[in-house]
Amino acid sequence: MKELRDRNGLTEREYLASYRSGDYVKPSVAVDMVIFTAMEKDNQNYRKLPEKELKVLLVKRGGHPYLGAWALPGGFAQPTETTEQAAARELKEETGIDGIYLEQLYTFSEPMRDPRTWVMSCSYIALADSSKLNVNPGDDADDAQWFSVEFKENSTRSSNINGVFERVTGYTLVLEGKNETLRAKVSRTVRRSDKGSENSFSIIDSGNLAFDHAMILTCAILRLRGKVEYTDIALNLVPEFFTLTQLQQVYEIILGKKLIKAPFRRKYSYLADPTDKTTKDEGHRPSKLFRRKWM
Amino acid sequence: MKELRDRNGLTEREYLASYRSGDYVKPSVAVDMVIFTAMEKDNQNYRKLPEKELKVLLVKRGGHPYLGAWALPGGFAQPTETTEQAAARELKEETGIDGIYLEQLYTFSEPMRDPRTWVMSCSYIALADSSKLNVNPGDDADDAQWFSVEFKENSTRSSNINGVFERVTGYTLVLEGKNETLRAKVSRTVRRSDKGSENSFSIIDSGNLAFDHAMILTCAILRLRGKVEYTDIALNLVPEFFTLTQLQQVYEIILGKKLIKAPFRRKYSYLADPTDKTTKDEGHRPSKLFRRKWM
DNA sequence: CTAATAGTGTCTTTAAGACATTATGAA
DNA sequence: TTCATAATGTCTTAAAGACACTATTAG
Repeated sequence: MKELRDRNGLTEREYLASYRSGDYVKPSVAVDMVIFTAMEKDNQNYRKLPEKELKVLLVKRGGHPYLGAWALPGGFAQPTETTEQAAARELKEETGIDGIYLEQLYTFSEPMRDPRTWVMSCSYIALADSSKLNVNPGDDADDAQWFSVEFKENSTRSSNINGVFERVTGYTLVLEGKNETLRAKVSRTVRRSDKGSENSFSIIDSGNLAFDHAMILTCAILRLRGKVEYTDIALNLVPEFFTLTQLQQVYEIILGKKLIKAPFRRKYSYLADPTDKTTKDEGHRPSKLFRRKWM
Repeated sequence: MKELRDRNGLTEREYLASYRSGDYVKPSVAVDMVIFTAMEKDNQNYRKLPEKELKVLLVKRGGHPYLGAWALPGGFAQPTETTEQAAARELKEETGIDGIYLEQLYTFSEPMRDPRTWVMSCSYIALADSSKLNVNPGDDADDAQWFSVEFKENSTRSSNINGVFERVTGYTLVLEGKNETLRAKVSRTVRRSDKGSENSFSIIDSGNLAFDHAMILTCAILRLRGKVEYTDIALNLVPEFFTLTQLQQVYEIILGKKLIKAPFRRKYSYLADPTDKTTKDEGHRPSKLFRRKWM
């Protein structure tokens, strides 16, 4: 088994010793992160619960290309680590955030997505409860800021001509930072015929987001919306001890709609273990605190 | 806007003109495909419907490394195309298959996954109804063969010590080719603590599958199982005109279990439009033929 | 007491699971 | 006529949607 020889008469050991990389053009592989958190707005009324908002972390580009535009935090993959490890490392370096949930999103590979050279982006979703965050930007970023996320599906158009079915869905993204509001538009096209199938995003208006990051962000929100209904992913956006109402708020900001309390609890309370702690000092009936149920 | 200058006083145009790539090590990016089809077994009894099997296409490695082992078909991404286009191109070149459903699966980036050098694999799932297939291997493959797929989840073990929750699930893969049976074992580990979350596959026994392809294949089957229940992905494994029983068989081989007819039809017939065609010459009552409903 | 949320009960509607029954065509 | 599948009906069980009602706290 060890002594198999290839067409040139080489064993595997000999082949590897003589192997030289670098005769082909290779891409750079960037790792970009869509870091979401659920942040509470300031509260005005001592009785009322604070509202939550979905936030995403963007960094201001400090160099070309897209100088001055807002970008997802990220960096380049290195040969000693997986892309996931690279994401964790960059997260730590660029923002100081450590030890949070990471999930690979998609690899974007449009050849012209970076004007410098051939750069693929292996993108990740990162989720953190806002108590873990003390963002201190360093390195490549002039500025890092949490933007609130408003996401809307605003139109769908289907056609079916000559056996080619096409559906185009438009999405609007409104990101509100401290002093700036970014508005991006992205569309998603599904095209099918008996000669294949195609599913692609395209940017209608980047809204001052760098590269194809409006697309990556759209993709991330759609993923989050999809997975929140059938996984425990939402628990990553809630502190260690949380109330079911807080969990419901997280579902609401991800799905972009209000949910009804009783059925929400019936459906999702299986994710949580009751503890004997309760909230207090809230001007209304205290609430039982739960924690993640390990499953 | 056009005349922003960076810290070195360069405009974007000047920066791009002076930009030189190649000062960092870059990975090669392979595109590997898990090509599934639903194939009918030979029929013995003229009255009975043929049974279906899930098959995957593997090619025998004609060179080092893993000479003689079986591998997923694939190739290297090129700078003029997206990875999806690369997948479609390789599919055509290596197997002659054209115009079928492609979906990005995952990017595998374990630094040592290829003994030659740093190679990431951007993997794709391809689905084709068996009527579209006339596989003629070329190029890099001594042989290409359809292997039947049997996939079992065979054990799950959970622990929760010192605030670190861990769940390990074992999977067995049995791939039966013309003269060979490959048996691989893969495990999936989910590990979580307040200091982060990790989700990784590892190969226990590669079963003579090259590289980390046992892992990629496992990942592909899990994806397929997950998506079949809430998308129309199964329609890609059925011919243009199909009976609801054929569609049910596709669900059964993907999920690895029998389904009950009436509830299956209630749940999934919304995917299909009835036509006025029927099957015939089958030794029993003819069946209405359906086609994909465009949605 | 009041204003707010917590937590639960219940009625309705919808979907899933499990079978059973009738329909139909080729040999 | 027979065998095997097609197609649908129905009973049961479980879950989702909608809303109402009671409980409990800080001020």
